[in-house]
Amino acid sequence: MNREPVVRILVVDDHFIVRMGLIALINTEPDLKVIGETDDGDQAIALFEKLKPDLLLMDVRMPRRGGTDATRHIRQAAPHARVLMLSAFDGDEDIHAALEAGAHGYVLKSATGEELIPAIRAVAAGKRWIPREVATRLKTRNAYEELTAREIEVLNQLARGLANKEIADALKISEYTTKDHLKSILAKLRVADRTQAVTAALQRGIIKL
Amino acid sequence: MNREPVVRILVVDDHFIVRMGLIALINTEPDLKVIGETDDGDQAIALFEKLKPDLLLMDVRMPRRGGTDATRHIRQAAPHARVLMLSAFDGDEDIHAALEAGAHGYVLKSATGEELIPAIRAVAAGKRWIPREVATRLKTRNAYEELTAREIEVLNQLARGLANKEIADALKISEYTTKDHLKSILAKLRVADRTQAVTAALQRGIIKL
DNA sequence: GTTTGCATCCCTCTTTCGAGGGGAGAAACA
DNA sequence: TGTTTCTCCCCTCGAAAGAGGGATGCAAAC
Repeated sequence: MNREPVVRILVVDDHFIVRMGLIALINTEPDLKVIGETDDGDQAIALFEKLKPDLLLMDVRMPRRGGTDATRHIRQAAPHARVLMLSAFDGDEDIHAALEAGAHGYVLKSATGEELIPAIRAVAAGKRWIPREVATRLKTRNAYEELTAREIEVLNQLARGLANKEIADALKISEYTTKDHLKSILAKLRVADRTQAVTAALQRGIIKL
Repeated sequence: MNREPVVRILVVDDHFIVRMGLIALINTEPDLKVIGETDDGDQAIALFEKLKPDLLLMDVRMPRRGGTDATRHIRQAAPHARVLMLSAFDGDEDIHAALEAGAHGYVLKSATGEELIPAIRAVAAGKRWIPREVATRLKTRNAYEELTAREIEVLNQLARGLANKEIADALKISEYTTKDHLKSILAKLRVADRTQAVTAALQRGIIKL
């Protein structure tokens, strides 16, 4: 009989090597056990239903369905589900989206075992877990205004290097409107021109290349 | 007595989890063995001297001394050293630089065990190993002209969102000259404007954010 | 039921970009 | 020796970009 109940973990990451690392790391702990793995958000949802793990350790960015989306889906169907997000990037947008989607913790892939294992235990125990350096930045982040859906559309076209006129055609709006959205984007991101807007958006994870 | 001699491997990656994954994966193969690991290019050089591994499995991008630089250094001191590069990105510039520095193979971090293990065996056996999709792109890459050192400097300022005048001040050249470099950059990258130049350069790994 | 935010469109004006020319000095290379 | 390449400078000109205004419809929030 187990005095300390074993935490049953489902590992989701599109990188095979990272999954191997997580499994190797977790299975050295007697109270933690990986009971399943997959490289895909959709399969994560299916496996969650089937295996009913105590904790989901999931990558934020994956091809097909991303971790954020899968988390939202799973937590809607099973509000008791506990999710620890894993990410290679510390772009604010990713973190914010992950927490908003219902993740209980966030750990960077650069984390060592000494950082990851406590995070797993904490989230499994029902606590929240945000690295200090991430938490402090999330506060300053609130200083930045949210971009609207339309503005993000424009931003994506911007990143493709389109001119205002081309963006206007692509979005079927007038060039004036495009410029208006651009003005809002520059103001909200607090940058001076379109190139800075693109790099700033990339750094914050608002858009991806 | 070993009929098949064991390949002794030194693993270098700044991500603890990735190192764990690589070690777990490699040590399941009877003819492969990890004899050392580190998260840093400088230590990789030191450990290489000390352990004299048969093969270096090294990440391209690392803080402090990167994998490319460490490879160049090690291969100069020990031309017999065999290096398999590992990278999260498939930006052409990284790959090209890695091979130019003397790496014998290149594998993406998205690789599965079925891809990575043969690559290790091949490189250890003295062969080259470049994934097919990477190899084909390297050929087309030659279609693009190399940027000069000065042009890359300008490109970096461009990515910071500086205006031509600001770049001119930063590099202590005239705005005319800045514009000339920009013209060359646009021509060589075959793009229409500065924003496209930045995204194209990021994608090809010429610059980093 | 009024306000607030979003998206849309319009206009003017100044600055910046980028294209297209020209040329000069230095180093590397054949 | 000539040739190429890189770096640097200069000029013009038309097209974008970005700042500054004003305006409308519409939906959600208060």
